[in-house]
Amino acid sequence: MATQRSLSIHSRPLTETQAGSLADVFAALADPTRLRLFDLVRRAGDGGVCSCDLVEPLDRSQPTISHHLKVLREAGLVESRKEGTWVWYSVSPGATASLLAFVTK
Amino acid sequence: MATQRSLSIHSRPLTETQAGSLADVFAALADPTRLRLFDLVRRAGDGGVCSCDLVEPLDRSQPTISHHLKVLREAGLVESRKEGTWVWYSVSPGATASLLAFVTK
DNA sequence: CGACTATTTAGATAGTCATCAATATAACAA
DNA sequence: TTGTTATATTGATGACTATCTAAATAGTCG
Repeated sequence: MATQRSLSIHSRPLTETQAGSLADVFAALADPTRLRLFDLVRRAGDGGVCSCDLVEPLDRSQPTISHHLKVLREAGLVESRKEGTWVWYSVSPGATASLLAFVTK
Repeated sequence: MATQRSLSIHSRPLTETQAGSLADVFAALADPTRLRLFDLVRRAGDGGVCSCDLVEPLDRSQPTISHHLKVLREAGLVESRKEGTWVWYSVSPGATASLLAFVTK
């Protein structure tokens, strides 16, 4: 068997569709405020963190934080659970799996 | 010693500055065309790939490809070497180190 | 219900960006 | 030098986005 580049064995170049999906996840983390938000949610561990506790440390308005959390949620990076008037955020299982797969491949 | 969340032992929440730098790298990969570009460069291996061979497979104009390669270069993801009229691109050593560190931490 | 709190949605604005056509630069070749 | 090719830069345009204030929604408690 002839020598081959390792990648060629496993996959083909990214299609536009694949690249589009992956880019959406990268885009969700391509903003300083969202990165810090994701970092804070991750630090909170399994219990998660109340969205109300994310406004002050990031020094942005509450609607701005709400907007960024929505972006993170739609990217599949965090998930939310409503409890009374509060919303608790935690990291999605496998949140960064696609990123990790791309970066390490 | 009291139980602590694992992250707290190792680091503090991201500062705005740290988040800004990291976000720049994420942003470089937050575009489908650039992701495919980076993927193609990576597949080319050590020898790299001539920029002239990246225009056709991505179906974008030559100036657009040139622009995206510049973004990837400035993000530290790829590096270029001029050879006559051609420019060869290859993946920077440690290109994705900061991403990997963040994603796996 | 009415008052209060947490969150989301709407609308506006300023800034960024992906893309292209046209042009400029640079390297080579005859 | 003149022509040809590879790459970069410029300038324009349409789309997207981060942010805010204001308003709407929803849940809790007297």
